[in-house]
Amino acid sequence: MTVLQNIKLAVDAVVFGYTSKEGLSVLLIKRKVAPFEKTWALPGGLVRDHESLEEAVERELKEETGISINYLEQLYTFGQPQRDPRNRVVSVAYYGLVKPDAFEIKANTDASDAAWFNVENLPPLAFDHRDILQQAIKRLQGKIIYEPIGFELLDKRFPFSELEKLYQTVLGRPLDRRNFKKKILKFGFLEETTEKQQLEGAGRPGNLYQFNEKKYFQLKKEGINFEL
Amino acid sequence: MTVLQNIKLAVDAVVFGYTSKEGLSVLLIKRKVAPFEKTWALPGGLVRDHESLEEAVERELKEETGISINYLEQLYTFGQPQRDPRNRVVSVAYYGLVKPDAFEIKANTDASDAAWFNVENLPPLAFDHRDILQQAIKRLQGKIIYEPIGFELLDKRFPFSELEKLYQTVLGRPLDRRNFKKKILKFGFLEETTEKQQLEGAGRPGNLYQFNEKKYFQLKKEGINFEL
DNA sequence: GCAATTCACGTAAATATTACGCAAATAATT
DNA sequence: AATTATTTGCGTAATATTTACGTGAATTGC
Repeated sequence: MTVLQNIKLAVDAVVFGYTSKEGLSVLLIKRKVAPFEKTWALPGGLVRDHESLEEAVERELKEETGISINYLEQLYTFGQPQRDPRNRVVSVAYYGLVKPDAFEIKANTDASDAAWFNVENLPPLAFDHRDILQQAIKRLQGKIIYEPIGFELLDKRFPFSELEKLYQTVLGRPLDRRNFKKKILKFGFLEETTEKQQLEGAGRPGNLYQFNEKKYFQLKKEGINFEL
Repeated sequence: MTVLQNIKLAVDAVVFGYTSKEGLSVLLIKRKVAPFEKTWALPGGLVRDHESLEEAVERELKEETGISINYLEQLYTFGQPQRDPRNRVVSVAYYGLVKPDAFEIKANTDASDAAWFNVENLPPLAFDHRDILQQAIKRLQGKIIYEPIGFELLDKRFPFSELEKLYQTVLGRPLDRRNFKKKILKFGFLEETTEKQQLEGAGRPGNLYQFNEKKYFQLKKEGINFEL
């Protein structure tokens, strides 16, 4: 039995950025063509015949937003028959994380039709992109408590309180400063540097920390068990 | 820019069954056509234009194995360009769980070219189905410790030791009988019945337990937190 | 009846989590 | 230049959870 199939395959990307000022943000593009013309949407597009799904995501991100990603993971595949009003399009959604520098650059070059939006304050989105985004946020929340992906969202060196704020914003609940620090340090994938924080206001300046990749990957293999 | 796309979309299913005698098994079919003719493979096939991905999985399962599934969840989408030697085929993999009765039936009707294989003793598999299966097992292990999906693999009523054995087989490590029971019962989604276990050997017969769906779904909404 | 097996229930010790206290270092304020 | 507000660093006591294991009861097989 031969089946004539007329389904298009696309990828979409939910790219998260974070700064302590602006909180958790997501990269969106404004659509130029129908359907949903001039509506904000997740970056993405059709997969080419000879590229992998990851290559497709990275290519589309570069084309549409110019951003370079340092963490990318498959989220879920959205395949409801009516999610695109024209044809059947099944989309493999990915989520990615970028460091603040990439974030800042994009926020300044306002030329393009790509922009960051705080996840608490989103515009109407095309297609089922709202669902995809919601699911990505849930996944991020789930992931961050058992794998320290938070580091992919912070600068190379950061004061401990930055990490704490990040966790609080992503999880949407307060954490005890002292217990959080103890718990995280216990794992041993963080190194204290001798460098001190550049202050932006009052308060005792804290030491900067950095991620010890070697220990992290070792722990990841053994299986980390967070719980915050 | 129009892209002419020539990618086929398929679904594959990793269906797990469990009995305390046989352990954790997986449902496979023997391929009738090239490539990988006469090789064992996961049930699956191309998605039709107007059906959802879940409908496609359920249809293929019915067609190829006659089995009815009571738990189905998307696993991952496998999209490497060369995974099918003929054309580009991207496959959305699902994993499912079936109760022992379905399992038994299939194990007896040896007529078809579908069969159960213990996960410890698998034949060579077609395409990248070995990878898919490995990933499904990992997912099952991850899932079972923070959501009691084990119930989808057991009879309606079961002695407590059955649940314990199931967890030990899936996780591949021993669990303390008494602590396991305390931990599970604490959640309150299990009900003790007055019925006693039918013995198959020596030993004091245990009470049968059953799953309290209402409490389970309530807990699921609140967010369960296992850890065994 | 006696050994072997499995179930039921319990408890002590070790670990982990939670909820805070307080001094030190800095900026802002008076 | 003293005082206040803010934030870091380092604790510790109380509570909760996990882990390890003991003992008696109910059954089958010999």
